[in-house]
Amino acid sequence: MQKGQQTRAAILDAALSLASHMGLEGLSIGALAEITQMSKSGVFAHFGSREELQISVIREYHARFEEEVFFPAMRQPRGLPRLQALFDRWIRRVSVELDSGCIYISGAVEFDDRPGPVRDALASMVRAWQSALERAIHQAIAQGHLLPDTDATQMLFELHGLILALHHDARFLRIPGALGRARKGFERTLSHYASVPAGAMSSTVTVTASASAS
Amino acid sequence: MQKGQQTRAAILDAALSLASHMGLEGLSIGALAEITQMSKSGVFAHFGSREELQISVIREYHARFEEEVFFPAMRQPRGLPRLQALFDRWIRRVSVELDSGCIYISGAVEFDDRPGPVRDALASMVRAWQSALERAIHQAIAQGHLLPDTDATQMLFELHGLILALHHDARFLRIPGALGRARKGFERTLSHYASVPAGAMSSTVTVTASASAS
DNA sequence: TGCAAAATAGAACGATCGTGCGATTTCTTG
DNA sequence: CAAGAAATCGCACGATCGTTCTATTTTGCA
Repeated sequence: MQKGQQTRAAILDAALSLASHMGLEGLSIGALAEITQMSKSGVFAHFGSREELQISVIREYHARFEEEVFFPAMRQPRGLPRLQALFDRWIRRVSVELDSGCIYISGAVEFDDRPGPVRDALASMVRAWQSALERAIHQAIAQGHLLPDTDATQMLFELHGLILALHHDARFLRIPGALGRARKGFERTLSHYASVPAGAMSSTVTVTASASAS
Repeated sequence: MQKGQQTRAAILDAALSLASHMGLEGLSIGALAEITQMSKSGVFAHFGSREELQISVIREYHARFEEEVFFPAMRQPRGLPRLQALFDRWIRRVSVELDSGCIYISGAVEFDDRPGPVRDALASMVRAWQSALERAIHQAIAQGHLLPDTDATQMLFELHGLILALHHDARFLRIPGALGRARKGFERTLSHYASVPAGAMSSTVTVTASASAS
């Protein structure tokens, strides 16, 4: 009842790294068994099916994403600081963390035409993250940091586009300047929706690189 | 010498539709043989390897993309009209044409971690398309339609992001308003880089839905 | 029309896939 | 320490994969 969860976690860890490289469809129980030095059936027993393994990977990725991006950013005060922290950590996660590509993005492409429980789980998590971002935008409006007539969904759409373009250019085309362009795009978007000029806010908005835990 | 090319084209046609649904990695010679009512070896003989089949699919997609997006837009006058036509047709291709998802986008995600000739071919075509867009932006600057200090690469990055967000929201999340948001994002981006207010140009910039051929 | 060449079919190969089942080892706990 | 439970293994299955080889059919041309 204890060793089980432990090896399950080890398998999941390997599965996450494998899925980030090969995609969720590239996950194979055989390869996973080889990595973890186990038998195929030993790996299999922990999940009951390949589909359940994929869903478990998605859930695990979601948990890590929350831990790394969402929760730390929530420690920033409501409004622009929090929004900027969310975006900043999101960018970092997509570009810098090379060993673990974004499963939200790759999964969205893999399963955009493939119905089923895997797609449902993935879509549910992506929607949760998007609505968290939209909430942050609405709070920034309420705080008076963004113009009152700001279309939050539209703004989210544009910010999401910057992340996707960053993922594409940095990961696929390997263009070095992509990270800077994503940040620049964020500032440009902000300057359009912000109720005060972008530069004037910078001192308030600045996000410290990484706050110590708890 | 004639029948061969003919069936090859038929196979390629089926392969393109299959790859747009299942991805380039989802292409299987067996499934292709079933669709085209041929034997596996009959299909195989036309390409010599699965990899060559994938590359052929990429090349065919590129040709169709040119035919449907690039060439028609090039008939518009240099500058903003042409740029808007390019983007407009690009948007249409990604969202409306449901039977044929964008292989550039799905392929970029599938092969961002997988070196080899397939990735090279894909990257080469994507780069060609991007540089064509960048050229159009530079021309718009030269024509005085965009501000002279416009960062063309940055603008392209942001426009590309809109396309990717559209692909994500429309295809994966099936959000209805995504197309409108992509267009709105385009206008907003334009209004930032344009040397005259966005609205004032609209009459000049308007692109007719589809011009008759040649 | 006949013949060479091109195109296609058929069968088999080794590999890998997910999965099921019975045996066996390893833990956990009284 | 022993017994019961949980975890893991070993093996086999049917299916599908890309690929190769040898026939057989179809096509284009003299």
